[in-house]
Amino acid sequence: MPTPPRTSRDQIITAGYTLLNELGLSAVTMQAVATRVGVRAPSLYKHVADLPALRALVADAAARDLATHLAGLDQLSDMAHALRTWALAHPHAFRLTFSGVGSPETMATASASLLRASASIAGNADALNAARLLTAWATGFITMELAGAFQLGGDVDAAFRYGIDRITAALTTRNPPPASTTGTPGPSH
Amino acid sequence: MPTPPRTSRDQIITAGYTLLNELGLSAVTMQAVATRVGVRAPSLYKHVADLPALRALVADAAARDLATHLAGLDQLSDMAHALRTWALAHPHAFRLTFSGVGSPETMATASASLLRASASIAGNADALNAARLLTAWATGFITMELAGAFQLGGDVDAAFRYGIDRITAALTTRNPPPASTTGTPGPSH
DNA sequence: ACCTGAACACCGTTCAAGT
DNA sequence: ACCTGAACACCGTTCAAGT
Repeated sequence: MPTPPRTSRDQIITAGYTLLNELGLSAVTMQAVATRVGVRAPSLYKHVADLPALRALVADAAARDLATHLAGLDQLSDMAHALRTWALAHPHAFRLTFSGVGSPETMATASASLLRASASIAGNADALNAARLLTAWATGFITMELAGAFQLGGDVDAAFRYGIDRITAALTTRNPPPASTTGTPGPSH
Repeated sequence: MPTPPRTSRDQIITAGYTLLNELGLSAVTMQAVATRVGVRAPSLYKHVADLPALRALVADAAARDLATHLAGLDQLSDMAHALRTWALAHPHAFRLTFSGVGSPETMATASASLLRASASIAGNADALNAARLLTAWATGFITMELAGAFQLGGDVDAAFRYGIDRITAALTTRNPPPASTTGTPGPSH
C-alpha cells in the first residue's frame, strides 16, 4: 500500500547541515539526523545511500551556502573578507567544504565568483591561476586560523589584510600579463 | 603484582600513524590500534586518555614527520615543493596536521623552518607575515588539490610553480620593507 | 511506497578480576 | 602495574513485517 513520505531528502540535508554547524561533523549521524526529521534511522536509507553519501550532500549544502554569501560581490578583497567572515561563523561548514568529502564540483561552485573577480584584475589568460592563488591563500589562511595556528601572536585581522594587499599587488603588476608559461587555463573553478 | 608493560605510548602512536597513512583517519580506532600493538582495546587507556587524545598525538607525529622532510632546506621554493611532495605522499597525514586536531604547536612546529627562509627574503619585520602568507597559500593549494578542486583542468604542477613565483616576487619587491602597518610580529610560527 | 522494530556487527569506555 | 573479559551505551546497516 503506497503511503506518502514522512520526510524528504531536502529536509534530511537541512537537518544534517544544522547539526554540522551546531555540533560539528561527528554529530552528523544517521540517528541524530533521523531524530531531527522525526523518523527512525533505517528510514533514511529510502532517501540517501548511506552516511558518507549524506555527509557529501551536507558538504554540497555548505558550499551552496557559502556561494550565497559571496554572490553579488565583485571586489576581490570584499570576497576574501566575506569568505573569512562566513568561515569564522561556520567553522565546521568551512572545513567540510574544503575537505574533499563533497562532489568534485563543490569547491568550484563555492569559488566560482572568485574567478570572475580575478579576471578583471589579472589578464584573462592568467585568470585561472590568479583565482587559484587567491582562493588557495584565503583557504589556507582561514584553515590555519581555525586550527589555532595564529593564536600565539600578532594581529590576525591585519595579517589577513596584509595578504590581500600583497596578493592583489602581485596579480595586478602583471596586467596585461606576458605570454603565460603555464599552459592553457582549464575549465575548473 | 607489578608486571612490565606489554606496549608503550610511542608504539601506540606509531601504530596509529601507520593506520592513518594506510587507511585514513577513520581507521585510527582504539580497536585497530590495539590489535596492531598486540593488546586489547581497554589496555590502551593505561597509555592514552581516550580516542581524541590518541588522534591528537597522531597529529603531532604527522607534524614531526613533515618537519623532518623540511629540515635542511633553505630555499623557500624548495620548501614549498617539499611540503607538496610530502602531502601528496601522505594525504591523510597532511590533512590531519592542518585540521586543528593536534596541539596548538603542531602546525607551528611543521612550518617553523618556513619562517627562517622567509626572513631571508622579506625583511625581518615582515618575516612573520611573509611566512604566514606562503604557508597559508601552499597549505590551501594542496588542500584544494587533494580535494579534487583542480581535477577538471590545467597543469597543476605549473600552477604551483606560478604561485611560488608570484608570491616570492611579491615578498621580494618589498625588501627592505617600508614601515609595516600590521603591528609587531608575535612569537607564533 | 514508505516506515518500523528487531537483529547483527562494530566501536568507545568502564571496571572488577586476573597475573 | 598492567592486561583482560564482560558489560553497557551507542552507531551503521539490513530486512522482514507492518500500514
